[in-house]
Amino acid sequence: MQPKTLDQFTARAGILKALAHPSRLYMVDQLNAGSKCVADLQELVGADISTVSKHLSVLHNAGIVTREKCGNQVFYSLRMACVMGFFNCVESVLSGQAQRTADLVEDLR
Amino acid sequence: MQPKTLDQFTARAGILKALAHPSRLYMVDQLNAGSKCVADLQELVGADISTVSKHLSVLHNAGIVTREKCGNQVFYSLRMACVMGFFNCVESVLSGQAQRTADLVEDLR
DNA sequence: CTTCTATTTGGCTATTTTGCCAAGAAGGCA
DNA sequence: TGCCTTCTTGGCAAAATAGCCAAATAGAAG
Repeated sequence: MQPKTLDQFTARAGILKALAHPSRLYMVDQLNAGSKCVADLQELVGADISTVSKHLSVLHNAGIVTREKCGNQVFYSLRMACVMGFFNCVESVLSGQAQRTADLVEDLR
Repeated sequence: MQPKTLDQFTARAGILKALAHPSRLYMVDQLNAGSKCVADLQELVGADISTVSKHLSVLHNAGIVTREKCGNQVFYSLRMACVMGFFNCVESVLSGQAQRTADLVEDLR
């Protein structure tokens, strides 16, 4: 792989890596409905608030969410709504898996 | 997060995690042009063939690629072409990052 | 059967990621 | 000022990931 190509795919992988965690994916999903502060997301996710904060940093560093300070709380919102379009494809991959599993069960009978 | 919701987002994250690696992303990109055997991909990626094989297993386990044996070689192909649609969004996130960096440079002047 | 080729698997270490707790930082309010 | 709330950061231990080498497996070919 050429160094330039490697850089390109490393950058792309970085975005995917930032999304590739159940809690982070869930937060993105929830943020799609509107911006939320850290405490809101903490309650939704159910992890320690420091853990949630770190997950949000990961999303923020990747450029997926925006941070906005308001008083002594911080509101996060989804910068790239197109990220939600990801899910359609993910679902089709998952349904493909389900189909294969069903086929396998069929074959066993 | 409800157990059922957790399962759902864990499954989704699994797909993204399988894609979230430069070499794997590159292999998916190359497989989009047609199926290739392990040695082909090994040459493209430039890593040890055992490493490439393991990457392919990850993609296969996630349901992203198909395996087909032909003689003593194994051809992999892209099962879910919609995965390529991912890249459009990823690119827009990346260009968003570039824009912000440009804005930052602008602000500094 | 032996050998060669193509691929996968086991084993190992180095690196990264995750998530909790404790401590720090920053803003509101008495 | 002191105190409370909200969030971030540091530190640490457990778990997962990555990539190499060596060994095993499976076909093809002699």
